[in-house]
Amino acid sequence: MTELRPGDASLLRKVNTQATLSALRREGVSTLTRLGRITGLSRQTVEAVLDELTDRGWVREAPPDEGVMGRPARRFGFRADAGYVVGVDVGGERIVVSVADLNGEVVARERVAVSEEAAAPVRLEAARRAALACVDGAGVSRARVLAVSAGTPGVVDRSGRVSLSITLPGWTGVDLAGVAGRWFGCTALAANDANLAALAEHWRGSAQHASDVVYILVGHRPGAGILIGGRLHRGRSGAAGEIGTLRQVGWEDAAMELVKEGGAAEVFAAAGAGDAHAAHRVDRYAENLAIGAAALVLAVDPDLLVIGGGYSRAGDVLLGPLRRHLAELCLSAPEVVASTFGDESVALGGVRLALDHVEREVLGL
Amino acid sequence: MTELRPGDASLLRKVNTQATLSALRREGVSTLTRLGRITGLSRQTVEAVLDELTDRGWVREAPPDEGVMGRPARRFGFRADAGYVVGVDVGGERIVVSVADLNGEVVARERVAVSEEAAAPVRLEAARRAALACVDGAGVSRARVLAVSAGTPGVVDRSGRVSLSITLPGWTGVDLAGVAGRWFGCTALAANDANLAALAEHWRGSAQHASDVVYILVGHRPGAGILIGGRLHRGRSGAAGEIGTLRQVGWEDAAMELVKEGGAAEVFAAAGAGDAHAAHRVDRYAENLAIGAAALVLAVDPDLLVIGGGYSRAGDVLLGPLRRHLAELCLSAPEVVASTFGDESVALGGVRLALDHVEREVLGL
DNA sequence: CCACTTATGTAACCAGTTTCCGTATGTCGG
DNA sequence: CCGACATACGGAAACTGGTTACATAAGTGG
Repeated sequence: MTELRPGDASLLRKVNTQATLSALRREGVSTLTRLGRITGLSRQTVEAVLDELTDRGWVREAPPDEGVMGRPARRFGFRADAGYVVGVDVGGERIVVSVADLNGEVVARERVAVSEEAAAPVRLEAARRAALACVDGAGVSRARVLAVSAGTPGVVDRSGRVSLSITLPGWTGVDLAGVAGRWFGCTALAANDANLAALAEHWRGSAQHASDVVYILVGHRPGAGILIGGRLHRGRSGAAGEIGTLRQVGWEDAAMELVKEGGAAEVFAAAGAGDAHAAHRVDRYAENLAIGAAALVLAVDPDLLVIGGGYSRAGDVLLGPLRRHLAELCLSAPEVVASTFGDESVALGGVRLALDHVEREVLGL
Repeated sequence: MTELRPGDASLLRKVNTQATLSALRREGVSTLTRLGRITGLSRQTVEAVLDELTDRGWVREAPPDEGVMGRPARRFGFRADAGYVVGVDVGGERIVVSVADLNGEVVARERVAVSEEAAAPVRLEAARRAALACVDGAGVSRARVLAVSAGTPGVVDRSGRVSLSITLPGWTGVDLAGVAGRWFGCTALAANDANLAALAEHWRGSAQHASDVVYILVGHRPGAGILIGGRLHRGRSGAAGEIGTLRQVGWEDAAMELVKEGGAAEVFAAAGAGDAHAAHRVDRYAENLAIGAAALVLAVDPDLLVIGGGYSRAGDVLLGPLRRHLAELCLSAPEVVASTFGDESVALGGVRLALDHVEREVLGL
C-alpha cells in the first residue's frame, strides 16, 4: 500500500542530489571522482549536482590537495556553516541549550539554573535568553538559525503545545513551539524530553545500531521515549511512552521512596560503596522502575533499552538491579545500557530533530 | 538519515511502473488516457509501461467499451488471477483458511475444527489439508499460489518460528513458516494471530483510516497486535504487544474469572439482557482487560483501539465497560471499536501480509 | 625534461518522458 | 447514408538526465 507518486526526469536529479549530498556530508571534503565512486554515479553527474548545490549555497569548493600524484582534483565540502540549529532542554531545574551547525557539530552550549517553582513566563524567558546567548556567544548570526527544537517534561502534542504537565507550574497549555519560533523567527518544534533524548542516543550515543529503542529518562518522575525503525514515535497526541500514568506501574511514587531520607545521589553512592540498606532502597526503586520498563518493553519489544537522566549516572548500581527485575518480568528482556550523554542528551536530541526538519524541508527532499 | 540510493533512468521506469500499476489496481479496468490523467504521466509513458506489464503477465487488455463518443479507447485491467495468496489462521480450536487473488478478493474459505489438545504434527497436518482443500476447491492451480501467511497464538519470531506458545501443546519451537512453505512450494510467512488481525482491520475493517493501531484479540488468553504508521510492528523477537506476560496486568487469569460459572457467551448474553450479576462479571473482566489495554495505549498512544476475537461479538456489552475503565486509566483514551470481521480476521490478515510480500518481492519495487 | 599518474572537458550516445500533430474510429443528428 | 464531432491512437521530434569514451590538462618523480 505504498503510495508512490510518479515522476519525470527531475525526480532523478532530486534523488541523485540527495545521494551526493549525503555522501559528501559523510566524507566531509571530497573530490568529484571519489564521490562518483562512492555514490555509483558518473563524475559528470556528480559535477553537475555539485555545481547546482554550490549555486544554492550548500556546498563550497575547497583548495585542491597538494603533493599527490596526478592532476590535482577539485575538492568540495559541505558548507556546514550555511545554517545552524538550536536544541533546547526546558527542564524543571535547568535549561540547557546546544547550538550546532548543519553537520550536527555542537558549536556552543549554555546551561542556566531555573527554579522548579518558576512560573511558565519566567521559565520561557529564561529559555529565550539562554538560547539567544548561546547563539550570540557562538558568533552565529541569529538570522542563520534555521530551526529550533525544544524538549520538556510532560506531554507535548503534534503542534508543539504542552498538553499536560504534572511537574511544572502553569506549564500545561504553553505553546512551546510557537514561542520558540519567535526567538529566531524560524520554524520551531517541540517534543517530550525523553523523546528527544532517545533521538540523541540513536544518533550518536549507545543506541546507534538499534532500530527500535525504548529510552527511559529516570529522575523525579520518569518519562519514556520510543523509536520505531530509528524514527521517533510520538503517537496520536504525543503521549507515547507515558506509561507512568498507570497506577499499577507505580512510577509516580517510585522516586519518593528513593529520596525519602536524603538525596538520591547519596543513596546511589552509598549503595555503590556497599551499604546494604542503601542497596536495598536502590533495589526497591529499580523494581518499581522495572514494572513500567517491562510494560514498555513488552508492548514494543525493542532492540535496546536505554536508561538516561540524572539517576543514570549511578551506572550499574542502578542498572544491575534493573536488569535483574526486568528479566523476571519479561519473556526475553533486551539489552539494557546507560545513556552516553549526561544531561546534554535532551538538547542534543533537539539538535537532531531540528536537523531532521532542515534536511527534509530546507534541503528539499 | 534516510539512506537514498542514487539511480539512473531505469529508476524512473520502476517508479512509474509502480505508480501506474497501483492506479490500475485501484481503477480495476481503465483506459490509457484515463490512467495518464490519474497518474499525471503522459499517455505514451503509460502505454509503454502497460505493454511491458502485459508482457510480464500482470496486465491484460480488455475489450473496448462500446456506446461512448469518439474512438474507443484500449482498456487494460490488472490480472488479479495471475496469482493467489493464502492466509491461514492456525488457532487453538479451529483452523481458518482464506484464499485470495492478487486484488485481495477472497475466492474461497475453509474452516475446520481442531482439538485444543491436538499435538503439533496433528495441528499442522490439519492446517495443510485445509489449505490445500481451500485452494483446490477454488479451482486454483496450486502452482499459482505465490505466498502463504500463517497466524497463530503465541510469539512468532522474525523467521516465522513459534518461539513461545503457552496455550497449544508442543507448539513452541514449531517452524510454522518453514512448514507452510512446503505446502505450495512458495515463500511463507508466519506471525502472531493478533498481528495479522490488526493488519486485516487496517486493510478493510474498522481501522482503515487509522495510522497507529492497537488491536486486542480477546479470548481465553488475550493477545495484541500493533500497527505503527499503518505497518505491522513486530519488534525484535516478534513479541511486541505481549503485554499479557506482565503479572500486574492480570490477563492470564482474566478470562478464568469469566468462564468460572458457565460459558463466556452466556455471561455476555445475560449481561446484555440486564442480569446484574452477569453485568458485574463482565465489568470485572473488562476492568482486567483495560489494565493491559491501557498499558499498550499509554506506550503506543494509538489513533484507535480495536477489540477483536471471540468475545468481541458481545459488542457494547463488553466495549462499554471497557471504554469506561480505559478512560479512568489513560490520560486521553483513543476511540475503541469492535473488529468488523469475525474469526475470519486472522486469515484475512494473513492474506494481506502475503499480498504485501508479493507486491514487494514479485511485482518488484 | 620525459614518463607517469590522475583529473578535467568535450562529444557522442542512451533511456525515459513529454509535446505535437496527423490519423483512425467510433457516435450523433439530419 | 453521410457529414460533423468527439475521442483515442501512433509516430516524430525535442528535452532532460545520465553514461561511456577519449583526448587533454596539470601535477609528481626520476
